[in-house]
Amino acid sequence: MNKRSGIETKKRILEASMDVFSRKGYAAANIREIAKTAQISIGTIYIYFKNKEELYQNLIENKKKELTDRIVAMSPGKKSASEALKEFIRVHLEYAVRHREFILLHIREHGFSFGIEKKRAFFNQQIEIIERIIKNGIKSGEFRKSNSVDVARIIMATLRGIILTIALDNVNIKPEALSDFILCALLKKEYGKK
Amino acid sequence: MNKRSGIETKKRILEASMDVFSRKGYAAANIREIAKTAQISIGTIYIYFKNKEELYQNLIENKKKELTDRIVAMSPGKKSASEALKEFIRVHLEYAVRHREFILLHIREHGFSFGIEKKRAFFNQQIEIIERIIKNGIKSGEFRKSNSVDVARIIMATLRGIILTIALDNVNIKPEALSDFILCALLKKEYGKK
Amino acid sequence: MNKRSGIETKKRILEASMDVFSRKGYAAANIREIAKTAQISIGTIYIYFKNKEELYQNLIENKKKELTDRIVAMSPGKKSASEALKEFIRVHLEYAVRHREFILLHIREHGFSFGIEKKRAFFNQQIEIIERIIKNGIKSGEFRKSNSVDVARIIMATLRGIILTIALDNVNIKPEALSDFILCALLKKEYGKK
Amino acid sequence: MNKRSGIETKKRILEASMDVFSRKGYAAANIREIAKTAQISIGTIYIYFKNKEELYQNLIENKKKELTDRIVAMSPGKKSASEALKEFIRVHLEYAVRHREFILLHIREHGFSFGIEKKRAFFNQQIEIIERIIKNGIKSGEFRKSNSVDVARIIMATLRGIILTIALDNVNIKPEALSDFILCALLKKEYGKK
DNA sequence: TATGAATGAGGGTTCATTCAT
DNA sequence: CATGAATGAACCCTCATTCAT
Repeated sequence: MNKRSGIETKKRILEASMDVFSRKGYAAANIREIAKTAQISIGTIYIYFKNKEELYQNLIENKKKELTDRIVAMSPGKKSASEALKEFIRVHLEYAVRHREFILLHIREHGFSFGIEKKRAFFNQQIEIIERIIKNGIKSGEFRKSNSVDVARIIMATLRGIILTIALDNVNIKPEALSDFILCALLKKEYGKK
Repeated sequence: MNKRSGIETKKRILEASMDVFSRKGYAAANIREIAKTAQISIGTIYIYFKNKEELYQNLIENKKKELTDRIVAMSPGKKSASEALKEFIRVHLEYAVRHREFILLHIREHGFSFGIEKKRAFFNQQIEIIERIIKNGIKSGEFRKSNSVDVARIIMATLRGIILTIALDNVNIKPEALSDFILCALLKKEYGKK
Repeated sequence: MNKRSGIETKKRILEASMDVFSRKGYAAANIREIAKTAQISIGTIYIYFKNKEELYQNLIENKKKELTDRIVAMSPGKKSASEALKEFIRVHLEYAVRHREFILLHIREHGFSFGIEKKRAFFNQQIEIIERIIKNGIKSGEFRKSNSVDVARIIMATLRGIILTIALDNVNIKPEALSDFILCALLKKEYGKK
Repeated sequence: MNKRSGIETKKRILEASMDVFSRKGYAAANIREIAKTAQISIGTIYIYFKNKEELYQNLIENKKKELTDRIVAMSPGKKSASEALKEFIRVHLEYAVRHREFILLHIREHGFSFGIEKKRAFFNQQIEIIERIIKNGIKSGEFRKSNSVDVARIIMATLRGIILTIALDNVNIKPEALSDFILCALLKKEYGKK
């Protein structure tokens, strides 16, 4: 019955949950193991979270907010389209490396009863950001002409695939290699040697 | 009580399993529901499969073989590298559309206790196929020079992302659009208008 | 895994439930003990009853029906009011002796979330039966004049008290003694020596 | 944190307990709710009472004493047997109306692991009081001859039934109506019109 | 005294698996 | 082969009780 601050305890629970949920998935994860991992008792979890699902939801919302905040924080300044795209890619891949666990969990549980609509909204929002970058690039003559919606969708899917690969296979893919590949497909003139 | 051939019954079970496993995931799926969906009794499932895990494994192996067979069947004939890559992409995307359920299931349960190594082997094999195509393209002067391993890995990840997107969001992405995008990045001369 | 007929098993569960619920009350009763008493496994209970509450409800309904059927079966023939009242009392007391457990349980849990209205309806119906007997007795000159509603209510309460006493204290009260007492209060002329 | 006298706090706990125990029964009542109702913390309850059972016991004893004191306080003076019985009935019914909650609780939990013997002793004591009144009435020629033990038992059971009815159905039964009914059965000469 | 976060035994319930029919 | 009632380990969750503050 160690006395810890409530915030500390809640944080421990969330961390342990992340660990267990991402390893086992929602259904196979069990509260006993989360408690053990967090080195607290079972009952304590229920002081901070109403039940298993609410704990899970809380986790998801927390992490999603982190990513969203990062992307929103991307300075929209006077960068070229190439620079903007590179940064967009870099932020996403960095997030993937840092939040491998969460991504695994999220991919796994997508399609679950809760949160489908929100998820799609998130991706559509991301696609719009890419689309805007591409349109700017085309307008400024930096990128070759193309159907910006289709291309944005493909780039987002590519990013998703890379993130998935990083998360699942724990492989390291350099953001630059990906940027180079994508820019090759977008730039008007041949893309220079690195 | 119905008299059915053993093969027919086994097929019914596998189909029902696919349905239930892909909707609920491995852990949340339950045998009773599978039996109900297959319109057979619980006990019958245990005649054909030792237990839940073996049923699941069987399902996975079956479906994976289907894909592998398709790819192996791709005539390795005298196609140009571009043609070969286009066909590779087309086969994968077609498979994604046709086996949405399986992909969802597979993504979800990847990272499970069983089958990780096999999975990685499968992807590495695919990457090697792409790499060979790229190398051929470079040798024949069709593709620009590049680090074929890195590029192959990116293309495979891209494909994975597209497949994921198709499966999760039930979005339709035309193989040609993807091929165009990738070829833009690979071809020596500017890629022609569609 | 003895094979018993479903009906047999259900009966065993209901009997064990009666035993445990009436000894412990609804909240303190536990499924494990019921299963043990019925000499079946925990899971089996959930084959026959959705959950603890439904099991309890089933029990109550079953027993209540038994009493109601008995009373309805009382031949309304050409008896004097005294005879009718005597029989009414006798049926109730007999039921009390035979269903001690159920009465204990029912008294205990009355006022619970479920079934209050039905219960009151049942008692009001009983009161009406008594009232009719009294009215007949007064009309025929057998009973002295009185407010039949008030008296019926008192008689019903008395009966309830006797039943309670029988159930709680396991005391034997002879129906005749009670009938005599009540008839003393109702009859016009002095009630004869037994 | 509030500074209250210990006695005040204890009283608050007992009142809250009465409320919660009588609404939920012993097993379903919970300490957290009692603490909340009493507007004190959980821990404080354990300063004043060793545990849940002791709190419950204390409650019961307190209330029982109130009733006993009242009855003992009934002046045994030079009343006629009728008067004595009327007063006995009146005191009991008044108590029932004023302590509805307690009666509900008591009925509910009778038969519990603790206190059965004490309970029976209490009722036997009450029966003896009635018996004495009846004997006096017979001796003085006020009441007709009867088996005073049997009649006392019936009267006590009747009283119990009335109290139960008052408590459960929240019905109001006038003590006079009950006295009249009972006296009809006891008195030698016909009992006058109200 | 008073507090309320922490504990963990124990309750209700589910479900993969078995086996008599 | 086929059935589905029976089993019981293991799950999620509650709550009486403790104790550091």
